[in-house]
Amino acid sequence: MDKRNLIIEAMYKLLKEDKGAFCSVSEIAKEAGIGKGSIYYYFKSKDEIFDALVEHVYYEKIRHCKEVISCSHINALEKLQLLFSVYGQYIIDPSIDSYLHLQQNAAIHQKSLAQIHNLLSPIVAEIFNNGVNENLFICESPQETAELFLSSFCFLFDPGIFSWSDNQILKKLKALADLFESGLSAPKGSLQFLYQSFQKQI
Amino acid sequence: MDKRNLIIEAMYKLLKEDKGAFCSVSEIAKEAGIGKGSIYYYFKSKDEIFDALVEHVYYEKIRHCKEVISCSHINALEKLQLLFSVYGQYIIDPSIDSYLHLQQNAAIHQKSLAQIHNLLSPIVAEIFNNGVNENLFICESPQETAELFLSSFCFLFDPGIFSWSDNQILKKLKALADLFESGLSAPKGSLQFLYQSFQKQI
DNA sequence: TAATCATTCGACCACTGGTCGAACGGCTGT
DNA sequence: ACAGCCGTTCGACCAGTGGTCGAATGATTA
Repeated sequence: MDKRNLIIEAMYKLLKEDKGAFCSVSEIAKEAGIGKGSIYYYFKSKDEIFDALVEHVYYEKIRHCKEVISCSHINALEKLQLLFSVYGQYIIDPSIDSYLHLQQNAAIHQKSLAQIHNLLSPIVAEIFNNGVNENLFICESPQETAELFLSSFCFLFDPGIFSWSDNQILKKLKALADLFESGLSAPKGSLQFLYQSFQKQI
Repeated sequence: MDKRNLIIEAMYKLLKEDKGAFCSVSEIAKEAGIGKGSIYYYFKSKDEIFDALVEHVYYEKIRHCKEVISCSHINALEKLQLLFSVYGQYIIDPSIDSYLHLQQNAAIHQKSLAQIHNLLSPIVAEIFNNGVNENLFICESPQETAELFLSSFCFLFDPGIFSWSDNQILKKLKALADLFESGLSAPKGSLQFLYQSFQKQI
């Protein structure tokens, strides 16, 4: 049995059970059924456990995103919509977020945001590129534009940084759709999906 | 003597002296020359001190921004350029940033970014609104669009989160200018100032 | 003078992330 | 069979944390 994974899974289980605030090293050890000292035989620090956890959790999700995006014979707009729905269901993990949004975990929160940004931006850039080839978009710098697009999700829409009401989020999503429809010269209304799914759910 | 300010100033002093790691409540009390218990007479929690500190630090700076923007008889594009230069020289204070970007100060860093965002977004929104009235821009939701604009500066361009090369920053600034020129239907090249000043300095 | 009440304090609390030396148990070489 | 080794396991222990509490102070009021 791989003890490293045992520890990671124990922490993940605690986070999934919304025990974010009580996810101390002692608790992780208890959950894993091992002594606290042993934790530090496999990891240098608690941060290192969480780093491994984030990598473990996001690796599969990003791989899945890439797969979803690359396999189908759909256009750039449909891909973007698909990625967006996968992002909402998959990437945003409430169990991890409860831990990340604790004040004391701001550093690792920031790191996670940067990681999500770095992992997703090439994928979004690729979609923008597809769109240009399909004459759906006009975009000189797909990579940079993708980064600007993702900055909103990583910062403005992060519930650990801001606490917007549903209505406020809706207005921001609409503005985002408008901005990028114009900015990418995309067909009018083609980015409506950014707020329509959210509009339904509230 | 206002004890609340005394406490805030004590904490601010510790942070400025790069004592971020030793900025415990006990240390703050010692620095302020009062008992630890008294801290909790004026603040509910350490977080609340953080909040007050961030507000205290940025209040004056934002007020100055507002003044600069409101007094002159210049159009929206010129105001935006003016704000942008003030932002670069004034809001981004390297001596403050150096401690904000320490790992241990990630929490206050995040709060500062949110605070800057919240304080600046109405100002930028007002400028966008001016632009609409002056037939320079087309913008349905100035407030939300301003927030999207500022998200980039607070997140993507924060040197504490990402370490881009000068060349990468230049490309991102160009993409930002392109995006918002199209997104706001602003005159072609009217947002060049976003990257031109940076281009000169490298 | 007595009573009230905001204010001040530091010993104290439960808890944290992290350390350490003792101990266990399965190898090896002799 | 024995000794020595070493990877592994453990929980008592450590310094330090944010936060609590009841006692003490001193000014104001009745």
